[in-house]
Amino acid sequence: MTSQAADGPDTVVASRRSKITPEREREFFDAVLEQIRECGYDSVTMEGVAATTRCSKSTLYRQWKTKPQFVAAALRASRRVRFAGIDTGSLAQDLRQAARAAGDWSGKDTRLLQALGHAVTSDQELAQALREALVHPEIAALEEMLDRGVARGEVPAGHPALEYIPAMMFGVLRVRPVLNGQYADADYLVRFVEAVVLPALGLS
Amino acid sequence: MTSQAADGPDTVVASRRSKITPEREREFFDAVLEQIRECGYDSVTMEGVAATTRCSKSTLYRQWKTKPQFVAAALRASRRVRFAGIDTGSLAQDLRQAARAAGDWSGKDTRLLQALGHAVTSDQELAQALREALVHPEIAALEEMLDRGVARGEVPAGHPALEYIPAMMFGVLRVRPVLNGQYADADYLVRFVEAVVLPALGLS
DNA sequence: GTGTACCGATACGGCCGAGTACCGGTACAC
DNA sequence: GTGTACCGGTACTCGGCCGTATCGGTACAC
Repeated sequence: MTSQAADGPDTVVASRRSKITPEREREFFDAVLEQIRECGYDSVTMEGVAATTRCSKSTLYRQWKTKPQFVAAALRASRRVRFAGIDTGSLAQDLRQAARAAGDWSGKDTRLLQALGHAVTSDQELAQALREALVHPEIAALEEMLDRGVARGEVPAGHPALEYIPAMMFGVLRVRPVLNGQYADADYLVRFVEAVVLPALGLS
Repeated sequence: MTSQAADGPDTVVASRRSKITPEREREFFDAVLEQIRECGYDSVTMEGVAATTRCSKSTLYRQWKTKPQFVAAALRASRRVRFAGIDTGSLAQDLRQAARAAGDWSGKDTRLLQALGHAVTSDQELAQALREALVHPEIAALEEMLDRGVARGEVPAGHPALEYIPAMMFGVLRVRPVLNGQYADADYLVRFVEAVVLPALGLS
């Protein structure tokens, strides 16, 4: 019965209730996240998103009940693991690569995190979505990296610095703009890894 | 001519143009900063501040032209150096004490920094005030601490970890809430110093 | 070809906050 | 004692956004 026949005109346009394609949805999400980065969460308006995506407010409100729910959905959909898949066989190399990768998306994600800074403390769903989207995946990837290093015997299990590595990486990334007005780039982070992280782990 | 005669009824009430005493002004400032911590910068209203301090909006607008200027003034006035004066003669001890001190004001200032997170990127005066009030003094104090340690020969001059210490301390402090939902307390920070900062400096 | 239901547009009600204007009370200045 | 100027209170204008309602067009379903 080929219930999902795909002989349609383009690709996946068969049987759906909403006429909003996943691509269109991503446009909405990208637009709202970009507006958040630029104007801050509170200043983002559904009208603004509707205008830049050339849809109508009604369309947005048909899919998502309120602005926080809409934003939370956008966050969840933007979930990507930036530096998963890094596995060079050496913890030091893994950390350097992670630092380099982090430097690349630093600007965008830091701005997003910054802009959502307070909204998160008052809306539980938003906080959850933010953590799922931007924080947890990276932390988990880092922890896996460290676990592998421990398993290989590069660092003794229970080394006191281990629990702080993720917080340090994230922390340095995030506060750089506040301290001297520029985002942390890859070079800065790699040098940080070499100057601090590796010595703290006894790796250099 | 005793132009500043102080034989008045209470204390310093002689010759001024505004009837707002410095104590009263501090009430305004405390109120607005507290509202920012609780509701975020955008949600703070002049009306709210006026209400909680039992003054009138007119009074606020007579002294400060706009809301951002008012907030910036409040920030500048709140400038205090939390861990200046720490000088134990040992860099390791200095850093431990700084960590402990930081843990104590962590909640309040982190919330403030968080709440102002984005407002700062769009208002230059606010950004400047925030940096003057909450960031620069602490960084400067930390750097003095490190300089003294170098001068005493505890750490070689130009040690690569030196430039990252302030960013690390600040960073860990600020991201703790995002990572696992609680503010960094003194214990957490002291253990961080011992597990990471001191080893990175070759001090333990 | 007819029906259905979603899309985009627009208009609307309601709320709220920034600043402003005005007004009576009052405390210090001289 | 008189003047002055600031304080607190209130009322007001203006603008902006949330969320809803309504309407014509249109694309897919059957």
